[in-house]
Amino acid sequence: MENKYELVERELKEKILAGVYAINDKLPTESELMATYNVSRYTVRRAVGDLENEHYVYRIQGGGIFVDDWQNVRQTPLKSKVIGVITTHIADYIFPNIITGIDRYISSEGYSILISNTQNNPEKERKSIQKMMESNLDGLIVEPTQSALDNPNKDLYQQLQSSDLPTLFINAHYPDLSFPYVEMNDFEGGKLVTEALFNAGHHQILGIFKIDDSQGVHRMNGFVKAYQERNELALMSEIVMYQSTDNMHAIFSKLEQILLRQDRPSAIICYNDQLAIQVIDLIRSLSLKVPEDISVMGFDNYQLSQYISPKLSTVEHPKEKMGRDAGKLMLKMIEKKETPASIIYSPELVMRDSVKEIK
Amino acid sequence: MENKYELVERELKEKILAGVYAINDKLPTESELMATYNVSRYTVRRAVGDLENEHYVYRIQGGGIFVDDWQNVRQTPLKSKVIGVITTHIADYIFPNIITGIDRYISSEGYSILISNTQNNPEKERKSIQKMMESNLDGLIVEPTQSALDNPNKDLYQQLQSSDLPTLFINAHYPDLSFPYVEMNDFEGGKLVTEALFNAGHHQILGIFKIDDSQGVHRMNGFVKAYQERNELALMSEIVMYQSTDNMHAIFSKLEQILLRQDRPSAIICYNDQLAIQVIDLIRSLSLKVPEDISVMGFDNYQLSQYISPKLSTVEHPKEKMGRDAGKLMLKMIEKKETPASIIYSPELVMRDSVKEIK
DNA sequence: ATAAATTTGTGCGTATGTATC
DNA sequence: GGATACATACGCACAAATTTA
Repeated sequence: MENKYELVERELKEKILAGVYAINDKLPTESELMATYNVSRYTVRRAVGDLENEHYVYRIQGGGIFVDDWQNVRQTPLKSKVIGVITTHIADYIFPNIITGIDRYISSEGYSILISNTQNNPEKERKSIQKMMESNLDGLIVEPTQSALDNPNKDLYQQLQSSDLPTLFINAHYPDLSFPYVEMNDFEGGKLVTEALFNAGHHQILGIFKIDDSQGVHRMNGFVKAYQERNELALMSEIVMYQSTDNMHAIFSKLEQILLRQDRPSAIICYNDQLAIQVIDLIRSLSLKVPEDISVMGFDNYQLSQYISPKLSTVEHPKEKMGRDAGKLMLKMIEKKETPASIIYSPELVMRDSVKEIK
Repeated sequence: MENKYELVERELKEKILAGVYAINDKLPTESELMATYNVSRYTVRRAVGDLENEHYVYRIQGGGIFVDDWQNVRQTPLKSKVIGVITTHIADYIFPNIITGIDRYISSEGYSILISNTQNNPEKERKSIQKMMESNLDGLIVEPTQSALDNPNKDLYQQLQSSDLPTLFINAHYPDLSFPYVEMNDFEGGKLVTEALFNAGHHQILGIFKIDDSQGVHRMNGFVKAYQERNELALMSEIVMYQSTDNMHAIFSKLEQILLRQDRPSAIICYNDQLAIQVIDLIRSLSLKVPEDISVMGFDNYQLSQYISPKLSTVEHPKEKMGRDAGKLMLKMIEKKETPASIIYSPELVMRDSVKEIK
């Protein structure tokens, strides 16, 4: 059976929730409530005291009982205005720029970033997702880990999908999940770079691609596609594939063998600028020159790329803009509760000094 | 004046906190408490009821009053295993490395980072601190904004000091706050760089220092100190000071005037590597050469510094290690509830190619 | 196993203190 | 200053759950 104070409490709460009493409205005095419900002062005070603890009302001595800002107060512990961001790395390569972009947009709207990185390790990704799911977030932005492989955390992502936590992907996405995403058109990028080298007179090109993330796979597919469209050259292409877990030494020694061949390729397309910088170092160590002996291209227009010598030719990656756009989409998802369309950037060449024209 | 129920409440709470009553121990009955404190049943029930709301005790009808598992229960909703990090920038310069260092240590202990940047703007710093204070953090790591100026957010920092949120500073600290900190010995750094240039035969040195953060001021003071110890050279020193809010154009045109003088300095010490890189660009644009015409040194051993040409001579900044150490101290503060000693790193020179020996 | 005693929960009436209007 | 309204505090009665005899 419902106690008397529970009855009074329930009735008052219902009136507040229904809007009979708006925020900061004055409720009846204790004496009036005693009369209305025909209960003692103790009962009224007990009921109102409970409501006060639950932040439905506040009391002012000598003033009265008033409706608290229960909509906000109650939601503060839930809606923390925090957006989770899971990336493979925090500080390496182009990730700081992306994170800055996200921060720049969402912080102007009062949101903050809860950050976690996976170091491209699916187990750490799992922990990161679990942590994020427990963290009362308003939204979650994920750069997928090893996006080209079968992801062992799909169960968690599916949980996310059926929850109402707005989630979106950047840089890549898992194809069998339906979250919106913001990414480069890496297939076109791979094609564009290859065609640029064709146009510079290169026919024998080596592509080195990381194939455990989908960016690498798409870039490689673009490379292949470009050769397919120039069928007469196809035999001259060459591909080295690797995964993040591979020992880079092995890859470089394989590469070394290729570079020391008589019929070595005249150009190398690298999975990204970070790799390209290492490859240029390797080429130098073999007493070969870039671009005189071998041309090199990368992807992502990493900040360092314009400081090394020769300045690296590459493909633009919007980085900070991508972050801002992801932030924008995220706030749309949070505030308008709509599922926005994904954004895909078209690639643009950034030609500098690492490619030689040959005839 | 303390009310009766407050007195009873306080005494009971103190006994619980002191361990007089352990978890699940039975407290005296209401009747016994009435006798002990010579108060009415209402007063006892009020006091115990409050303690129940605060999760210090639980009551079983007919059974008695028992000590709740207040250590865990109180902390579970609070302890989110999140550490707030406020920096001036997220992705620029050496900050990604510091943040990575923090993350690397604390994430292995299951903590995450809630990040917020101030862009060196005290108003944004204020918002960041407020956001952090509302965010149920376990700890807070702050890189102070404009640490050499009078900070308008001192009230908030004082609130933090009197709260029990573990807080520590990195890179610099506000001198009148007693939080522990992790930072470089920038005074010694400034002295070291200046003396290194003395040793390379440079007597006429220009120092360019940002003076709204304490790092810049300390580096400048070290520069001054080195000249003081070589009194005969003091007249040949020259200093340009600026603040983050200053227009860099104005500073560079001032610098240009100095560089075009007949008796221009033979070396420039720059507030940090970022500035040094810009200064080298400026020197080049005046058709002067580094280090042949002018030697340049910076601070912080920014990653880019070894890629530009000439490779920049600078002072080591532990960056990632600083982050890891800050994380370590923070977890000590959180878990052992002790206030650890601050860490101050001694400076070390990183000599590369931007300084010429002259005789 | 049952009854009695104990202990907390609910509820009322009253008195006094203190802040607000 | 006076009226009003919430805050503190005491005493009492009975209900409900637990413990103990």
